[in-house]
Amino acid sequence: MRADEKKEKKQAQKRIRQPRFAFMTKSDVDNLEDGYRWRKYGQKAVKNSPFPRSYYRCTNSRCTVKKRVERSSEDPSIVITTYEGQHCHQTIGFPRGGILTAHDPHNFTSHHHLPPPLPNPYYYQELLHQLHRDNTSSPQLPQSTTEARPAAVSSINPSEEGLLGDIVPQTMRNP
DNA sequence: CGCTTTTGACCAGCGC
DNA sequence: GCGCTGGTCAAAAGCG
Repeated sequence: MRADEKKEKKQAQKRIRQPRFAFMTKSDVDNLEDGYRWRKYGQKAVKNSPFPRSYYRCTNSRCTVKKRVERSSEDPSIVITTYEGQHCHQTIGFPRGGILTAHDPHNFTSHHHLPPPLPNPYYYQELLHQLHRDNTSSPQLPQSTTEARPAAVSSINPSEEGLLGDIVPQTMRNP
């Protein structure tokens, strides 16, 4: 049982590299609503960071998308969100009902204390869109595991482009 | 009632 | 050969 499942993971990890998108967002809460529902399935502390890392998984039908949230080692106010995989379903199950327009930070502040310096919770979607249209050459990202994030952290620019420093257009291409 | 969350333990791969 | 880390799973409890 476990072996089978582990095997699957092994294959995915050993055979093909899953597309990874790392986002650096300045926020105090890790529960950034990006339009999807995430279920926390584990938490472990990494050696490179004094803070533990949180593992989230999409609670959708067959969405095998995984999301890992980690705090900056030197900037606890910075949250590094890494998305793994691609969503095969639209942004559904949103209690707010405002998926098209996310220009209203009021919506998010209504539930939690979200700081204003937040660019766009739905940025993930935009990024995915960009990734989709720009998947020609695949420049191997130097990202090793939890390191290789120098300039990014150094410059906490509110510029979305700045956050866009990690893209792996491996073209997983869903069926 | 359903869903979510939390912790512990286990395993696998890799390095030296 | 051994150790280490990272990652995931499992179960249980609590809450709305």
